[in-house]
Amino acid sequence: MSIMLTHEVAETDWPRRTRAEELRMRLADDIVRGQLAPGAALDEIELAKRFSVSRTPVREAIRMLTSSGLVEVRAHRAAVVARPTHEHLIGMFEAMAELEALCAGYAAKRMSSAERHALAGVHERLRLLIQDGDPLRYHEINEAFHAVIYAGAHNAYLAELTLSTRARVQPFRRAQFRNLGRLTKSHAEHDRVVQAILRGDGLLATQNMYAHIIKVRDEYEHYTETI
Amino acid sequence: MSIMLTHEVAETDWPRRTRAEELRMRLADDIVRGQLAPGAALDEIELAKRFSVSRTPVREAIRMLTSSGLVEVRAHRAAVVARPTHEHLIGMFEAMAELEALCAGYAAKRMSSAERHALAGVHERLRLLIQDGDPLRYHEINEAFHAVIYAGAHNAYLAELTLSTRARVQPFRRAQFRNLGRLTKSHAEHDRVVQAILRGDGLLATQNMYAHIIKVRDEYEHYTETI
DNA sequence: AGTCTCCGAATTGTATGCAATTCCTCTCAA
DNA sequence: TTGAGAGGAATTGCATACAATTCGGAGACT
Repeated sequence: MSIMLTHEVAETDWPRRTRAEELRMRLADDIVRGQLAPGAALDEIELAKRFSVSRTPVREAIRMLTSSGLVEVRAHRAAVVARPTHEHLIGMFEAMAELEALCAGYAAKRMSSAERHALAGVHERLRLLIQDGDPLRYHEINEAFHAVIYAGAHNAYLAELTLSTRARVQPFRRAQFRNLGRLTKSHAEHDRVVQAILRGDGLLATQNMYAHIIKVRDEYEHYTETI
Repeated sequence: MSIMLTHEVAETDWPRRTRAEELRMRLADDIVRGQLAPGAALDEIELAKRFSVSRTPVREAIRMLTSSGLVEVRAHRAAVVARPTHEHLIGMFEAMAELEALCAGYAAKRMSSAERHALAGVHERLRLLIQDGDPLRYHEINEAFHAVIYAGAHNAYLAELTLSTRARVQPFRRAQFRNLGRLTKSHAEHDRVVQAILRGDGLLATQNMYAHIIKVRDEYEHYTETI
């Protein structure tokens, strides 16, 4: 169900090369999935014990996560899972909306017919999943839906930026998985995006995707207000 | 003259906390400035000797640079300065154009009058620098010009993305520093951006900045063709 | 001559010990 | 009771030794 942080993650299920690399993925996954909450301290000794390795690969994994923004380190203090301010988070949502919108716009103009077909397929799968009332499963395929659009933009760097932004925001979107009513609305928004992309209307795809992500942000804001 | 990779770099000239952190900045700077060419291998032992430290902080510095994309690592092989394919680079320029354009658009709508004043000031400084015929100096202030716009967008995350994209592309823009004629054209393009921002015209600022960065990309493409 | 294989040197990955810094607690004074 | 300060325990930063893997070349074979 987790977001794939890098395309490397796709080449899973063969023995991981180095312990540091394995730890990096494990920690990133735990953060994105919420197992490690924002603000949580990453105790090197504890992690080393938990994964039966020395502190060296633990430290290297933590260092690798710093540049991606999931973890913050201060000298001589424990690294902590990043906890952006509310203001910063709003900015991240805003940037995500812009990036996703860009991807949708490019996708509308650049997708091959095979890619458009695949997009329609995932979109249809999501429609069927609404009935099941399994938000986690819906979320899983939803990530795939967006990933198809990133790929369709035919700009690997832009796709990477968008995906990593999505991952960084992910820990703050837990609330949505509870809200069943959101699924139907989400699918309707997707539909407007898909129609525009299939029609090759870049501007409309951009606008519709922007509107969709802004709704996602509003969900977050609404949720935090109720606390 | 180098791009500032993170806001932390600004708090320079007090003793660096850890050796790993110092090395990270030093290596990032060397890569962005071109001292370390794309494809160059980062030999841990050699770097350790050169900076009079053990391999441990060298490795940590390298690991920190991987996630930011400046360095690529493969297990049991020397880390190398990232050397994106031509296709990938084009994508990065395209993304940079979009990001810079977004920043300009937000800046037009959000900058305080003090910020607009500062922008006009840097712009004027650049105009005066054209006469001097010192491309490196012009480049330095040019970075400041763009940084003012990032800050004016009032979105720290977006600013971060844009800056780091600019840094990653930087090693492939050396050629421009030679071209004196480019300075005048660059300033004219800047002028259209500045006018739009000062007028508060977000759409026009976006378009003008996009056009400006595309020119930068064209410079790169033209240069690579002449090889 | 060309190619394949194997072995040793060189390089990276990990573990461990010590140094440097933080933080936690206890004491003492206002 | 509260605050400041000192000292020790705990944690992070770094150096070094060793393990695992890769790379290059010598030699054999076709």
